Amino acid sequence: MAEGSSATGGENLLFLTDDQLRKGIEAMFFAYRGFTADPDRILDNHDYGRAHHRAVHFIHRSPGTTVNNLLAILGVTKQSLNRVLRSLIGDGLVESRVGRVDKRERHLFLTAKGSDLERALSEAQRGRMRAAYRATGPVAVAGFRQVLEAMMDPEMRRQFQSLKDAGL
Amino acid sequence: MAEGSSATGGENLLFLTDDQLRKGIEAMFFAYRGFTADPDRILDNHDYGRAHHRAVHFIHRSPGTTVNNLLAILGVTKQSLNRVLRSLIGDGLVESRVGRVDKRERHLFLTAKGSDLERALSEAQRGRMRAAYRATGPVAVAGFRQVLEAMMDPEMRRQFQSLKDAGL
DNA sequence: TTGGAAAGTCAACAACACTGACATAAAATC
DNA sequence: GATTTTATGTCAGTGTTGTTGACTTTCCAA
Repeated sequence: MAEGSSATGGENLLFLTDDQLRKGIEAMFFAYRGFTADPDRILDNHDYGRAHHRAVHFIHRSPGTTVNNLLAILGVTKQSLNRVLRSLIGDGLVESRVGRVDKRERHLFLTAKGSDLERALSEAQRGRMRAAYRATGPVAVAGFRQVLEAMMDPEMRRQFQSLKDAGL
Repeated sequence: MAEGSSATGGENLLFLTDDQLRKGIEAMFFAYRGFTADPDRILDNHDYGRAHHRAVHFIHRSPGTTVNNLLAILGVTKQSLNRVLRSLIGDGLVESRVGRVDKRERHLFLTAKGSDLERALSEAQRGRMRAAYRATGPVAVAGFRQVLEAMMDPEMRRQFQSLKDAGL
């Protein structure tokens, strides 16, 4: 227990009041809007939406991933993802290769054009994140990351962990 | 790695690398899913969606608020909000009263039934938030809040600040 | 070899955002 | 008092993104 040191709790637990929790909830809501605002502006010019952004992000993140892998990460139905992939493949941003071992699988890769969009999107999003990180400093950032991880569903947390480790 | 961080600040700026920023971005994505998961489950049983949750939350938060105020907070069009309010009023969860000073305005209140739903939703959402706060402690929570605020658009931050202060 | 599971695709539908046009009533202004 | 602006509501149409259901192809195992 992080706060278990004081006898009855008292002032140390003020950060757990309903009022503080509500403020955290509202902060999460407003911050997520900011988080998506910059990529959304770019996507509008391309007739794409957030679903396309997410797909492009994770294909860039794990080139050669299968549709099924992507499904598990994104947490949507395969039909929903398929529509997005179809347009990305049709527009020449993503390449789908039939698996060599298992021909049922499709391995996904970004084309040069797809990488261009990915770069534009992630640079916009990183720009805001970098500004926020710089403004608040490494200690705040560590806390930010800890709380976010604690908020995830256990399954998501595992996937996040494995993605995190794979990138080192 | 990707950034020339070692030149100026050295190790102190490692939290600003593209790799760290990407992890923050992905953490934000997965955490937001967790953040909305519990209320979403409740809403499914009522044929309501996140838009209804948001409306109910902010009406509870600021009873008597006008449609225009709500519009500014939620950042959607009046047509979009109207669809949601119409169903909430029709189902007897929200009451709309004509303004006494300015009769053009409609002041919004939760009914007893609306308060019941609000309580169920916010208790579910607070439960997860409380667990995350408790698991990480007050220092992490302070950092979490700082970074979230820094990520908001300036307009949203101002609205968040005024909401925050009004609650004290 | 046959039957089931897995991977992916196509079709149809629902939720919720958007724009644009328009209506009404009340407040503000000239 | 007439005109304009503001606050709200409505109708129609569109786009993104989620859903379920039905289907094909491929793989594997009894």
